[in-house]
Amino acid sequence: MNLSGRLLDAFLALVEAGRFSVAAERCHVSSSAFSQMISRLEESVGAKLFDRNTRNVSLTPEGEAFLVGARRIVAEMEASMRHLSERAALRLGRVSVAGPPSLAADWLPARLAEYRRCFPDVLVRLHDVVSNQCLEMISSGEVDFGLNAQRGNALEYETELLFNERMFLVCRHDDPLAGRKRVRLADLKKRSFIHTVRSGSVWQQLAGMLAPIGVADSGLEVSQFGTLAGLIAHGFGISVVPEYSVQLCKRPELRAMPLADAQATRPIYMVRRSRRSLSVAAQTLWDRLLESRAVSAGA
Amino acid sequence: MNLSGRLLDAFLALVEAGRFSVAAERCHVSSSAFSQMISRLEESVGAKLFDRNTRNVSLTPEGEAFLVGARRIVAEMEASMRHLSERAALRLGRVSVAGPPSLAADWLPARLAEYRRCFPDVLVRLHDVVSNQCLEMISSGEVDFGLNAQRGNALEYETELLFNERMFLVCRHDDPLAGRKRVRLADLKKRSFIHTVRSGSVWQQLAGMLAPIGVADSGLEVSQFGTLAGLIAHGFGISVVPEYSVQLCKRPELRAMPLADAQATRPIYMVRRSRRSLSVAAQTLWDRLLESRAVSAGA
DNA sequence: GTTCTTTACGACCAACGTAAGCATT
DNA sequence: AATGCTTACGTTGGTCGTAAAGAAC
Repeated sequence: MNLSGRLLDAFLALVEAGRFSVAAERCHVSSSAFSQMISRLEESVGAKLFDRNTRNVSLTPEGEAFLVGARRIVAEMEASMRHLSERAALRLGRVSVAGPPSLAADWLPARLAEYRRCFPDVLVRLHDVVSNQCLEMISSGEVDFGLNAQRGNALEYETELLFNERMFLVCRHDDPLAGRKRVRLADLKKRSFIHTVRSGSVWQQLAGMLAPIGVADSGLEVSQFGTLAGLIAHGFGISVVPEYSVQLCKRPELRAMPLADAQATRPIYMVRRSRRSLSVAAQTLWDRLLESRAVSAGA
Repeated sequence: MNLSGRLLDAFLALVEAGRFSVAAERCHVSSSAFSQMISRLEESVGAKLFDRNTRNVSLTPEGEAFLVGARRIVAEMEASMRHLSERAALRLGRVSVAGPPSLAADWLPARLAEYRRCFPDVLVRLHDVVSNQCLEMISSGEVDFGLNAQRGNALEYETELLFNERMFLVCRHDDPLAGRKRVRLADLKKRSFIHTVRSGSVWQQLAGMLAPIGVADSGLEVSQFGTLAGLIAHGFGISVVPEYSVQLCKRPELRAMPLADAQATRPIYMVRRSRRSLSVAAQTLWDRLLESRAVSAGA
């Protein structure tokens, strides 16, 4: 059995037209070819489908029986093709992205909103997760891609640097450092330091930078930037947060200042599974985010 | 778009096998040809369906989307093919036959029962109707074919003589004719005659035979043979019925005798629409009935 | 005679297989 | 080096169109 869409179209055309010549024209083939197509179809289904007497063409009982199935088959074919082309045209689809809480608060939503304006029929999901979880979700396919400060295993993940995010000191307004024009990592020496959780990328980033300087460990470790802000406001110490997290720490009694050191940045990568295609919807979003690289936060 | 069953089979095989070489073997083609088939499919659906990296083959998001549709399409194809072949194998189907009440009582049921024994999954319907109605049902396609004493319009109907049915005199046991060895049409002269309804073929047949002889019209005209028997039993007159109707007139006080005249027969034809195929089930029954022609009631 | 389908036949394109190529492990 | 998908290329078979034949009215 080898039913082709072409043959089924011919079959339905002949049923509807009732004449070979008309149906042939509708299928854009010569009536000779059309006649052969019907013959082939009859041979491949193993039954005479039409009674034809030069003047009249009508379905045999077997043809009637086949008609229902043929209609269903071409309907399914058309539906499948339509579905695919609507996906391709971004009139259908779904994109899931994972990103760190800092970017998930403002930077990403702004760009996702713009994407949704362009392709309102594409479902967009955003997961705010810590770094390790982000890689897992990418690996498992739970999200199409993610934004992350770690690039993960080079064999498993494919990455593009999106931008380097500057790190900011956050302290009370009455902190000695609050009045300074320039703050450097070295200025944090011996200061009581509040960490974010170890699984997040911020901790992992800071650990390397602060170790040679020698800060005093406050013993506090929080996961939410809001909590961090509260602790700082109540005098438990100071902290360093990435640029896009500063917004989440805003309090009247706090101040945030960029660290002047060149190394006081963390990279944000776009990360996806290697050797795996993205859906059209996801690839489009990926490309748009990459484009925004140039115009977004610097150095 | 030109999806062929072959290409869809290849697609599903590759999804299941996960490797080109294995899937190719399962489809009985070289891996080269198989690779080309997948390429053609991807081109015709307008989307990359697989991510392939020499070692691993996996569906793209678009491939996943297409998979559901592809499964449905091949399932419908297989169902259609199976349906047709089951019809062809007479493991499925329906035959409707029309026949005169006389044959519908015994002769036809006997043969239909035998047919059902051979093909228990084929639905058999029998309509007992008068002659004109029989032709109408054939013409409209309400029945596949019919048994009838009239052949109908030669352009519209195709007929085969099934047999010639002898006509029987039915009278009371104390009727003068009841004791006779041989009864002839001429013996019915001036006898009170009970007719069957004019739309039936019996009336149409008898009218021609009785006119030259001159019977006395009883004024009675019945449609059921049971009624006819009752009237004769109560002395309203005599009648002539076809051989296979005699059974329906049986009463202790009645006698039935074949008419000796050669012309005292009526033909029974098998009638079908001309230029129209019968379903496999109907054609098979048609052939079987024709075969039984030789062994059934004679000239 | 006219109209419409089918058959005949030559041309062409598409699909297959063999074998070489290329990438990944 | 070995495995496995892809590309190259020659061959074959299937499909199409032109033209003639055949059937129905």
